[in-house]
Amino acid sequence: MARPRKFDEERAVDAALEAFWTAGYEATSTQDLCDATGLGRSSIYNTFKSKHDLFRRALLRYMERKNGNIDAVLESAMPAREKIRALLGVIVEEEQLHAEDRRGCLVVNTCIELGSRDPEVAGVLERDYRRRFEALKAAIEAGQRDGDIDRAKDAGALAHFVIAAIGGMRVSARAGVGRQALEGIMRTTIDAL
Amino acid sequence: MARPRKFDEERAVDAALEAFWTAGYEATSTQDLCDATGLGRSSIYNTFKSKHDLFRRALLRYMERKNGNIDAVLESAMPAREKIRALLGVIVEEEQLHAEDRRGCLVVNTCIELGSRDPEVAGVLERDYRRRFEALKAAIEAGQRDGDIDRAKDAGALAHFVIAAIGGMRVSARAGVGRQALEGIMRTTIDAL
DNA sequence: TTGATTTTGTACTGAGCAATCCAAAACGCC
DNA sequence: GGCGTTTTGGATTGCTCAGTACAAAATCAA
Repeated sequence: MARPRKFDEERAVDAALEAFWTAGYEATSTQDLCDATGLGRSSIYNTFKSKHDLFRRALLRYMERKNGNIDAVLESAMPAREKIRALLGVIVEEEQLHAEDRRGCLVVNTCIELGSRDPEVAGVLERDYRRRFEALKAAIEAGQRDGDIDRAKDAGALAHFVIAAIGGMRVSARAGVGRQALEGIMRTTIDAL
Repeated sequence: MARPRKFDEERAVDAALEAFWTAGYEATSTQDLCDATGLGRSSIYNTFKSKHDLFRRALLRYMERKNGNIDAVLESAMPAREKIRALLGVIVEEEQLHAEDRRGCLVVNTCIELGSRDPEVAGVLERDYRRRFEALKAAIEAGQRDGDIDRAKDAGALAHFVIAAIGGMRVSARAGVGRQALEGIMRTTIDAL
């Protein structure tokens, strides 16, 4: 009935995600999004309501992928402490990349850039936090049943603590902290479980 | 000899700081800076080289003030653990303010917004991190001498850990985490020392 | 092939951006 | 009061921003 699209919508979201991840929301212009996706302005605005809407889609996509990876680790057969060590180890690796690739975590970046200024994004962030929190808490509770993690400690508090440690490592990495120090933070965090 | 200034330069930096702190670097326009300082464009550009230069001055000023407060706590007569508890307690208070006042910490915000994109600012952030690190490490070492903190642990690693915990609490607060959870993170962090 | 429908490229909109220009104003000094 | 110097306000620069308008192109059903 009509002219079909020349591009894949999901691919476009992926490309936009790369751009937003690299530069942040404000610093990514609609022209940057055209360049990144290879689409013209019309196609972008015909497909997505606005830059903000595209960002929301890209952020959700990022969360989906990231949480998939987290779940894969948490659902593996490792002892609970090892699972958490693996999660923190990823942060060290990611934050030690060369400058041009070191863009951190889009969720953390967005918490700081938009968390207190964009109610819609704040809602997305809040739901994502809860999801990660529940997954981590469940893994910690399992570790407590296995005797791998101290049963006297509150699993929820530990889950909040681990998530905060991850965010903190990402902030410190941006302040110039090197690999050794990050590994020290990682060890101290795991020892606290 | 010449027409004198009608304003105080340091006051202007303070006012600019408020604006940058509230909205971040990118999202603060030069017009916003005029409004915040009460100065005209000419006065701003006659006094400061650029928006970027003014931001650098404001950031340094923020660090000066913030580090003054931190030093006051660390140099007090409290036991080391209590000092750290006090530092973390401030974060909980600050992040629980009503939305319009909840702007977090300019240093953390800047780490995420500019840390990996602005070499000059990155240098300032790095030096500030080192300063905080040294102060905290010294306090922890003193605590170890007093028997307040486990001597078997590496004071440097603990210092990095505490700084990361602070950054992490600020990120989590932006993701919507409430007071109770932040207090839990605080307790877990202190228990880890 | 025609016609209905959607996508696409391009030009454009109005607004806001950081920064500059310049002439008028405001001083201290003589 | 006049002079040299600096500050100040306001207009202006050239540019980029997010988003839109519109006509040409592409498809498919008939």
